[in-house]
Parts: sequence; structure tokens; C-alpha cells
Amino acid sequence: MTASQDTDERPRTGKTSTGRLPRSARRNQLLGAAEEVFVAQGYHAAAMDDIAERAGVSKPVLYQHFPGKLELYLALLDKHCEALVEAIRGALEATTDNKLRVQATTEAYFAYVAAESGAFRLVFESDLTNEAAVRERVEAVTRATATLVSKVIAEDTDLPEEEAMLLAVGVCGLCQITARFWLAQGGTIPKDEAVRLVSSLSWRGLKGFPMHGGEGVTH
Amino acid sequence: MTASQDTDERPRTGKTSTGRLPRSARRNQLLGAAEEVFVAQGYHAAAMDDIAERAGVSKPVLYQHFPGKLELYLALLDKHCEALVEAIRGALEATTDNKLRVQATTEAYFAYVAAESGAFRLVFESDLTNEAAVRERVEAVTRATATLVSKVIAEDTDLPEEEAMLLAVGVCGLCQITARFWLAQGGTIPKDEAVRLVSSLSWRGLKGFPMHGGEGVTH
DNA sequence: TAGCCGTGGAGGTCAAGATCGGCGTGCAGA
DNA sequence: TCTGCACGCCGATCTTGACCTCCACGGCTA
Repeated sequence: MTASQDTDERPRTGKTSTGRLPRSARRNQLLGAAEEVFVAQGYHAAAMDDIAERAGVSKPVLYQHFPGKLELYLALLDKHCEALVEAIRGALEATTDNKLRVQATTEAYFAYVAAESGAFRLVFESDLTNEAAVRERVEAVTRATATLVSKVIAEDTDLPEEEAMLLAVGVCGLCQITARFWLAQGGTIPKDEAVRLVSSLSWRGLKGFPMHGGEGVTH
Repeated sequence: MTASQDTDERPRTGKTSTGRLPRSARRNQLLGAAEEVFVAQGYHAAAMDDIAERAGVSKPVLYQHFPGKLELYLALLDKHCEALVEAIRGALEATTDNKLRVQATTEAYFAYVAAESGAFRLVFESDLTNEAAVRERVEAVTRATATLVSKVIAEDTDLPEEEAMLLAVGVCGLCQITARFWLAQGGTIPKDEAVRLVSSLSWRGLKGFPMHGGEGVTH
């Protein structure tokens, strides 16, 4: 009946699985475990106990590496925000043909969302948007990606800056939403087909706006 | 400096402001108070104490009208989900000209988001998406609106059902994302101008897909 | 005027974030 | 090889905060 009768068979060292790790390796392992738990359960439903258990360590170690739950979450969020922005930047820099740019950007969104870790949920489906730090980061991502796209739009159209920005936000949002829907559908449409459809929609929509020299279609 | 100095002038009874109300009126008032608090603070940060205080009643009355916090939230969510679907349905039924349909749908999204209550946050920015009941309702909204739109798309194109659905989700998402961005910008672009831009983007994107009879543009 | 019913403030419970003393391991030096 | 030391880890606990009910009070009806 005594609760301390847990019959722990510790092989010989006393550790459950991974044994003692150097500090940076342990930190990375904790980040990995936290990512899995946060992605699967969201911020609020994820308990620090869950993360510690997933990593095979006890709670105090978690607090020896991160000041608190929020900082742990922000570390992951920053990492994946940066990854997305870089992916979009890469897609836009890969070519100067704007049609191909649209395709590559759409492809980048789909690849980001399709990553097996599911980490896109931290950015696009966070349940901590009330926290100022999180909201600020998520908005910074949309602002950064949309700014990259809007520069391209503004290069070839006569649209004022704010309007180009609105369209850029729209195109990025279109990619994001459709990619998430496509993923949630679970593969009834092949990815390349979905990318082709969405980039066609974006490209035909964009190329109709007035261009330098008046080549644009008016309506 | 004391926070409890709210100078409540209770007219003559013991009630703070509204006095005794019939049951349905009280319920509506509680829903209104809950909506304000949930919109302003999100689900998790909102406390039942806050809602009761906002309504000028005490907590037990809240629990006499709603079994718990979740049910209160779901009641509001259902109300505003239904309102959005009906608005989109109305926009699509207002005409048979598809270009005007796109404009009206976009306009409906902007109007929905611009509503002074800010209730769109319950649907588009909920921080309770891990809760199955909430997730299910939010997905039902996107499914319902996109289905309405996809039927229109499928009427005039040769696209298979799944592809039309993907495009419909995309167009709805485009409206939703741009409307929210436009609102967050706080009026640097007039609403009509934003609607015009976004609906141009959507319409030009959509009308290029292959139509019955082969009139569509191929790429 | 007497009873009833709804309201209000104070409190219970519990989950989850955050923390303290003890233990065991591996290494440095003699 | 033996011994002392330092470090990383763990069980057990504290505390906070939020959801959810119990005893007194005052207006309405017969």
C-alpha cells in the first residue's frame, strides 16, 4: 500500500532511457519533445509534465533549460517562423519569372504545411494569440512574407504600396489556407495538382492588375 | 486608488443596475456580456467572474443559465457561425452573375469582419481549437461556405468536385484573410477599395478555369 | 402580513506551473 | 587503484488561479 513501492528496475545506471546528456544535446531533445506535444495538443492543453515525460526526464530539468512554459513555446515558434520566411524568400529569389515565382511560393507553402512534424500548427493554428509575444511574432511572419511578395507586385504594377500589400497578404493567405485544407483532406488531391490549381488562381488573379506601360487588363 | 470604488448607485433595490429580469432577457444579456469578454480576452483568459461582473450579476446566475463555460462559448460560436453562413448564402443568392457573386461574397466577408462587436474573432481567431466541439464547428463553417461557393464554381467549369472545393476554400480564405488584415490596418484603405481589389483578384483567378464548352483559358 | 424564490458573497476542489533537498555517476588527482 | 568532488537528475511539494456550489437577504403574491 505504500506509495513508494514503485519497483523501479533501473538497468544499472538509474536512467530510464537516454542517460546523462551534455547540456546542449539535452536542450535539443527537450525542444523536440516540446514540439511534438505542442503540435499535438496545443499550448494550453500541453502540460509541462507531458513534455518532460515525452523527453524521458523529470520536470525540474525542463526548468533548468527554460525559464518557463512560455519561453519554451516562443523558442519553437521563433524557429519555425524564421523557417517559413526563409522558404518564401528562397522561392521568390529562385527566378525572376513572376509566374514561376507564384508557383514556387505556393509550392513552398504546401511543403511547409506538409512537413511531417506538423510544426506549421505553431504558426498558423496557435491557441496563444492572446499572448502579446505570440501575436506579435505571428503578425511579423505575415508581414514579412507579404512584404516580400508585395515588393514583387509593386515592381510590375502601378498599385500603391498599401494595395500591393493587401494583395500580397491575400495571396499568401490563399496559399496558407488551401495548403492546410489540402492537408486536412488527407490526400484526395495530389499535391502537385493542388499546387497547380492554387498557383493558377493566384497568378491569373494577379497578372490582370494594371502594369507599368498599361498592359494590364482593366477588369 | 482602491479598485472596488465603482460607485454603484443601486436605485432602490439591491441590484446593481438592471434589476430582476425575465429569464430570456437575462439570458440574452448574459450572452452579450460573454461575447464582449470572450472577444476581448479570448476563451482562456476570460474568467467567469469577468463575465458575471460585466453583466452586473453574480456567478451563480450564470450557472443557472448555462451549464458551464464551454457551453456558453459554444452558444455564442454557433450563433456567429450561422450568421456567417447565412450572409454568404445571401450574397450568392442575390444574383446569378458570377462576377457580382464574387463581389457580393467578398463584401459579405468584409462586413462580417467589420462588425463592431468583433465577434468574427470567435470564429476565425478562437483559442480553443483543440476542443473537439469548437474545432468541429469552425471546420463546419468553412465546409459550409466553401460548399456553397464550390457549387457555383462547379456549375460553370469542368473541374471535378474536389478541385472546385479546393478553389472555393481558397477564395473564402482569401476573403477572410484580407478582411482581417484590412481591419487590423485600421483604415488606411477604404473598405470599398479593398473589396474591389480582392474581388478582382478572385474573379480574374476563377474565370480562367476551363468552362463548359471549352471557353476557359487554359493557363 | 406571511411565505417563497431568486440573488449575492464566501468557500471547496483540483489541475497545472514552478521549486527544494537528496542521490547517484563519472572524473581528477595522488 | 582509491577517494573526494562536482554536476546533472529526480521524487515530492507549494502555490496560484479558475471553475463551480452553499448559507443569508430582500422584493413579490395571496
